This record gives sequence, structure tokens and C-alpha cells, in this order.
Amino acid sequence: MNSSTEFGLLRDRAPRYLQVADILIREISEGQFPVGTLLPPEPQLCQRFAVSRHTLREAVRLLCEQGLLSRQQGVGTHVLANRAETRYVASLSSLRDLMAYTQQTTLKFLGSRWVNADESLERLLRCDVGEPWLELNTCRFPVAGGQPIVHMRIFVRPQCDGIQHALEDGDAWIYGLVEKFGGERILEAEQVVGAIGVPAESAKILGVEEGSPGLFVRRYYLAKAGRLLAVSLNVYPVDRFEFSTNWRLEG
Amino acid sequence: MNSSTEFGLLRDRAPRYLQVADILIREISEGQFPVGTLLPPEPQLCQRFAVSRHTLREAVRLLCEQGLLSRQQGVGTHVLANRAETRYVASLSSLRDLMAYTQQTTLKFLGSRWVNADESLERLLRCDVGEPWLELNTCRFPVAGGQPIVHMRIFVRPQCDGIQHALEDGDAWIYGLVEKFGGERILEAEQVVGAIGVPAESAKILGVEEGSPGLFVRRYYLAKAGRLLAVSLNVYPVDRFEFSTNWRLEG
DNA sequence: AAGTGGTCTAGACCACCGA
DNA sequence: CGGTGGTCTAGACCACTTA
Repeated sequence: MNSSTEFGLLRDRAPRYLQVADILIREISEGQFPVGTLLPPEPQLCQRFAVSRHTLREAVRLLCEQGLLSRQQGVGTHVLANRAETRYVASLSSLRDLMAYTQQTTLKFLGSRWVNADESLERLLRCDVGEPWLELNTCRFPVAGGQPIVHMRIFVRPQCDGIQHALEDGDAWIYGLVEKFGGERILEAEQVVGAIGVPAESAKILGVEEGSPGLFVRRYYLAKAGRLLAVSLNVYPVDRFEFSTNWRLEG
Repeated sequence: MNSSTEFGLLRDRAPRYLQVADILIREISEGQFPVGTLLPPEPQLCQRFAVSRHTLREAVRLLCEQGLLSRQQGVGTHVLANRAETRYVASLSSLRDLMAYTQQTTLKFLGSRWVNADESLERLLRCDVGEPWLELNTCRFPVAGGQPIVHMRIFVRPQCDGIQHALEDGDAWIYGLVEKFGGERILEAEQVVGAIGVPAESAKILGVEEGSPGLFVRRYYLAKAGRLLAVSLNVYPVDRFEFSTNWRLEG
């Protein structure tokens, strides 16, 4: 099989590695290289396409970036998928942006205490009953002043002891302190948003009526191997906060 | 400057392109190649690091992927940033996943009508007063049956006329129909989540008390050049829905 | 026209994996 | 051990931008 049958006219404008990539994409999507199998080895593909190894590897790299292939030294090149998924992605430059609030805010520290998880915390903190946590009670104000935006209860692991003293500085962001005191990088954060009738304790702090509409936001901060470092339980009253996310088509 | 001063021991385990990348990252962060300037040309860097052009380009490609550099044929390699941002990213395989609800749902079509934006819609739809929209009134049920999960009002541009007939099929997803009838790909979707006291109209449909706590979710579907294709205004009563997002550290 | 990055070749050695 | 992908060199021609 020579290049003229594979590529059509030799004078095609596209670089050869793109032409090779296109052919591979088409053949994978047609099932000639089924998902889960190995692609032929590089030397074989080089010969078939009559390209150098470098050129072939550029083509394969493209498909790897699209998630169609994965390479493993000593094993081969696995076919992962038969078509490129359309993906919508959102990104944050920092977990601080989870606040996603136009105003700057300052933190007010209300107190801390040690708790052992009971049945209701077990569900919210995703832990076992009886596990010890350090609970930090805080709220956030707009720097411009006015009513608080959110009542935040933050639960951290015992090894983060000491964090409560650092928190009294009003400019702190939980995730940064947790990384510092926990000694681990936060690799993942899950955010769960739901509606809630503002509970009595939060209503008092926020200056709203108990049971009035609010946003209940739980954030789970995870380190390596899914270890839970901290949980933040937040109550926002209506009209003081909106959470915005931008999803863009990838590619 | 020879390789032993640049790399330390020659027997270093890391590949040379990684060593070169590390040096470049350090020097960029130290301001030896200020943001906005051009990196020295490739031949010069090859000579300095005593590596082949291929190896140097692998290093530069790494920095490009991290957003530190960008290459432009005929011009040079620009320094874009002096440190790699920590980015947290989330992804969806489809806009359908914005529902993020564990249950499957079916759509019930309640009716449609033509509206011209008034002052209150102007803000919610981000358009001018008087602009014409086709409003679709729908709600979603769990397939298992029970109370509706959400009351959805969807506003689409006049050119999407006809979509209301397609919607009567209960398995439809708005974003797919909008792409089909609008003839444009949805490139971006913004989602804004806030709390709300459920308004009378929604309360009746959802079977909850007026003013009870709910989630108010606005979704803006944008095509090329930021053209607004559709807006969805959704009201979820408390306890029937939670919105979850997973943010992972990139890289 | 000169210089940049983009593509490509031919060949080499290495690290890793599985039989 | 043989075969895989990972890294690296030396050299070449091309497309693009700027002057």
C-alpha cells in the first residue's frame, strides 16, 4: 500500500501527520481497530503510511490528546474510544473562585469546637458516626459592609488543629489554610448546591427569617486517593448570592 | 555554558527535555524572560542547552501546554505568563449532564406562546425591551413517577419556530433541539444558580407552597460570537434536586 | 531576503513489559 | 529475552512574518 492510495494526491495541503491522524480516526470509528484492542506497533504503521516514526508519533499524539488512544511503554497503544466525545468544560484559576461573587468579602470568625459526627453529620460529612472533627463557625461579609452573605460551617480533620487561630485573620480562604495545616494538596473539590429553608442558627447570624428561602452549598475538599480533608457547609440567603459557571465546548 | 553547569550531573535520571523545561520555567519565573517578550530563537536555545532541535521543541511544547508560552510561525515564541496557574477544571460529556440528577427524567410540555421582553424579562434574558421570543412552558418528572422536579420556562429566538412541536416528544433535551432548529452549535453555556421563594405559577405546577424555598437556575446557551440562542429559567423546589460539580486540579 | 517556527527523515539507544 | 513505546541526534526543506 503506497502513499498515493492512502493520501490521494501527494500535493495535499495538510501536513502528513494530520492526514495520518485523520485516517486513524476514521478507521477507529469504523471499528477496524476496536476499542480495547491494541493499535499495530509503530514500525508497522510507519511502513504502512510510508512516514517516519516521528511523523507517525505526532499523529498518535493527537489522538491521545483527544482521548482516543493511550500509549504504554513496553505494551503498546490502546484504543480507548471510537469517537471523540464532545465535552463541555469549565475552569477556575483557584478554588477561591468557587465563591464566584462579584464583591470582595471578608471572613468573620465566630468560634470553633470539637465535635464527633452524629447521624445527621454522618451524611453531610460522608464519614462514620463518632469520627472527630474540628468545626469552625464563620460568616462572610461584603467589604463594603452590610448584611452577611453566607454562614459557613467548616469541618476539618483533627490534624488541622491550629487552623482556628489562623482563621481569625479576616482575609483567609479555607482551602489555602487546609492545604497548609493538613500538609496536603487539594486535588479535587466537589460542590453540591441545593435549596433549603434557612435553619434557625443560620437565620440568626444572617439576619433573615427562619425557614426563608436559601441556598445550601456543600463543598468537599479531597486530597490524594480521595482522602477527605475538609467539608464546608454554607447557607446563603436569597438575593445575596448567585453562583455562576461557564461551560465551553472543548476543542 | 556547557551541559554540566546547566544540568548538574550528566547522569540525571530525568529526560533532557524535562530538564530543559525546568530550567526555562525557572528562568521565566525569575523574570529573565519577561512576560510579553520573545524567547530566544530555537537554534540559539539548542546551542545553549546543547540539545537537538527536537529535544528543545519537546521542552517548549510542554511550556506551551501549561500556558506559559505560545509559538507563532515566522514571529517567535512569546512569553505569556511567568508561572503556571493552578487551574481547577470540571467537565461534562454533554450539556444534558447539567441536570446532574441521578434519576432519569421525562419532559412534559405545558404550552408555548410568543412574548416580547418586558422590563423583568429584559434582565433575565439579557436582551432589549420589546425583543420577540418564543416561550416554551415545561416541567420534568422522574421516570419513576411522582411530583415534578422542576418547572422550566425556555425562551428561544424566533428562528427556532417549530421547536414547540418537536418538544411534545417527552424525551427531548432542549439544547439538542435548539442546535437543530437554530442551525447553530452551542459553544458555550452559562449557568447561574440562586435561591428563590417559589413563585405562584411554579408553585402550582410543582405542588408546593408559594414562597417556599427553591432553587432558581438560569441557563444561557450561546453560539459563535456570543450570540444568545436560548435561555432556560428553572425553578426547583427544595429536596427534589441537587446540583453537583466536581473540580479537579489540572495537570 | 532573512529569520522564525512547522514539518519531516533516517537512524540510534534506552526503559519498560510480558513471555 | 524480544518487542514495545520513550527519548534523542543531525540534518533538511517548507510556510510564514517582517522588513
